[in-house]
Amino acid sequence: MSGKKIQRLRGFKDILPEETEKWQKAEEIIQKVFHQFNFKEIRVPVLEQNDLFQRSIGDVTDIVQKEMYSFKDRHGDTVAMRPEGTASVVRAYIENNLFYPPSVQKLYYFGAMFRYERPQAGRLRQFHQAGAEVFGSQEPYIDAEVIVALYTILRELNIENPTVHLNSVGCEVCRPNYLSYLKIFFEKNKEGFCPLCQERMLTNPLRVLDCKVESCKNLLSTVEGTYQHLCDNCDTHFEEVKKNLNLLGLTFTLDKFLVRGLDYYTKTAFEITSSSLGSQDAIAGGGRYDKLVEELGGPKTEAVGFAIGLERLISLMPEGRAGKRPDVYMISLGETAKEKAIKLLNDIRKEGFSGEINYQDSLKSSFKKASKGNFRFAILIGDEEVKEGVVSFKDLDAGEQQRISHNASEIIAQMQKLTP
RNA sequence: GUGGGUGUAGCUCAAUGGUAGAGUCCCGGAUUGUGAUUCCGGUUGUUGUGGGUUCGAGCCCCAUCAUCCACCCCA
Repeated sequence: MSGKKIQRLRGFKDILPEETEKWQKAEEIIQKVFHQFNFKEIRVPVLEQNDLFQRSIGDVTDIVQKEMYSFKDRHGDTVAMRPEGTASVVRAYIENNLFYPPSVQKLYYFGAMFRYERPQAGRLRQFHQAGAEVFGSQEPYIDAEVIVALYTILRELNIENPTVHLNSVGCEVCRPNYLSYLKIFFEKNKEGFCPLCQERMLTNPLRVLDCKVESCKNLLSTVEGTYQHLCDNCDTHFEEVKKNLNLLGLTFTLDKFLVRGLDYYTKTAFEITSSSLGSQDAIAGGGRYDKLVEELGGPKTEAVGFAIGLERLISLMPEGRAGKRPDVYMISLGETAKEKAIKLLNDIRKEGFSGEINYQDSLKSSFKKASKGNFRFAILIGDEEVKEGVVSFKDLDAGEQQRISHNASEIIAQMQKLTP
């Protein structure tokens, strides 16, 4: 080895074979559940025009202001690596006229997202999300259905104690009302808040609501939440969502201060957390965004969606997919035996069986590798076998060994006989 | 972006400022062609990197990089 080692970028991770079993299981279950709810997969690019995210996520949010990987490409266009999935899916929905013919569109996606943040437990610069979006319905039932789909995924993956937090953040009618209510409250109680909160009252009043300082929390216990200041329209919608969730047997906790960090949310907002995660405790989050499609140049289209953080999800999974067991471990001793073994393995693989060959270790260590590798059968070819035109065929589970003819069909028949 | 902890063998970790070690893993062997356990033997390091202090630095100091934890924000 010479030369300087190149290491991966900060906040970026290699996902090694040991962990990919969990990833594969997560992906399998997620796809299965999405299909149960009649979602179709969409795949969108990782790179988009910078403007897309500014206009959708909001240009005063932290994500856009300080966390985006955005740069000028060789042509001089300002582009950005997506920090989340919804914006791209909405763009694709509009650009490909998926709103025609008019009907409900249910889409899901998987993908890597990028945010230039300081890495921490459960927080990376490249991370992965699985997300779902439903376009073209303002039915409260759809909000509930989407939450149930999300919850189903977590349940099927045996995630420990997930908690569903629910709120409604209102629309462009009720939000200003709520903000002026907050403003009055803050003015009355300004002195009791921490310096940071006093700052936030001016810059981002909603952020004051989830301050962790004790004195602030005490003061806030008497503040009313967003869902207590909804207009009639939003209020009935919220009531219906709750009713439907109860109907579907999903328990949730109302979180009057749940505010999501992206500007496009309206009405329903939800989040799923787990106490086993540490400081970054959200596994998934989402909500309704009835204005976004219009704002990005599409027809008036209401929508709901969510995204699951796959790294966080996977860290909570008790187990991965049971790896498929490899079938045959070929062991050969000597040159002629090696040639026979290579050809035999090739024939066996052609028939759809999996296998590995070892022609350089000692016999003992070869068998050791066969059992460590969880192989079902071992086939040994040495001088004796070559001479007699056979192979030694061993059932590694039973520990029984026999000599059988060295042609592939014989061996395959033997394997099929022993494999249920 | 701010604050704190940690970087020693592939992995998990030792080493009052005085010759860098153990376990594990891997490889070989224990009547020469068989998986476990046990036993014997063997390999492995620019102590993250670069400076500085010192007769002497894995250990002290500075810088840098990485990593972990928290703030912030969010998946």
